[in-house]
Amino acid sequence: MAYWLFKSEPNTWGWDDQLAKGEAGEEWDGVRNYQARNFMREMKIGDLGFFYHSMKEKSVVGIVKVIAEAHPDSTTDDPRWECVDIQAVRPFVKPVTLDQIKAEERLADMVLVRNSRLSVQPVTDAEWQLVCTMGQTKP
DNA sequence: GCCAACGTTGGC
DNA sequence: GCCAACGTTGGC
Repeated sequence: MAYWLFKSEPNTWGWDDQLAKGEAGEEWDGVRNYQARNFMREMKIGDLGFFYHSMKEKSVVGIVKVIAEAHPDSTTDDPRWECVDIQAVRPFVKPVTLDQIKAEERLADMVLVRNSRLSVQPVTDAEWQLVCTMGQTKP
């Protein structure tokens, strides 16, 4: 199973919105970046991801699960863009801030640190375990 | 609120 | 196909 990170600006779509969707989950739509789209194409049902709040908060705030593999993005007619559906799994007991991640040398190669603008990113097993530990949250 | 970095677009 | 210009993102 693979791990991912989904980034969102909380004023646009935040953890609370995701949580409110419950079991049904929601499309991760609006991505207009090839790299991010390609990662979504690689996702499988059951893969887990971090839910990251950008801008003011800059924290990993929860864990989500992929519940539908890549399909056309319903917010555009442009067939190039696809998205997956994700469901909130559990919130982080303690959100892990970008500052904490940057301060942890074992996380220096996280895509979040290397390429902060990419909105959908892969996360390695080691990174997954460590960030969950930092958030006092079960992986 | 600013600005650097990046990705995309479009003219040549 | 290259590259300059532009728009957007997101950290600071």
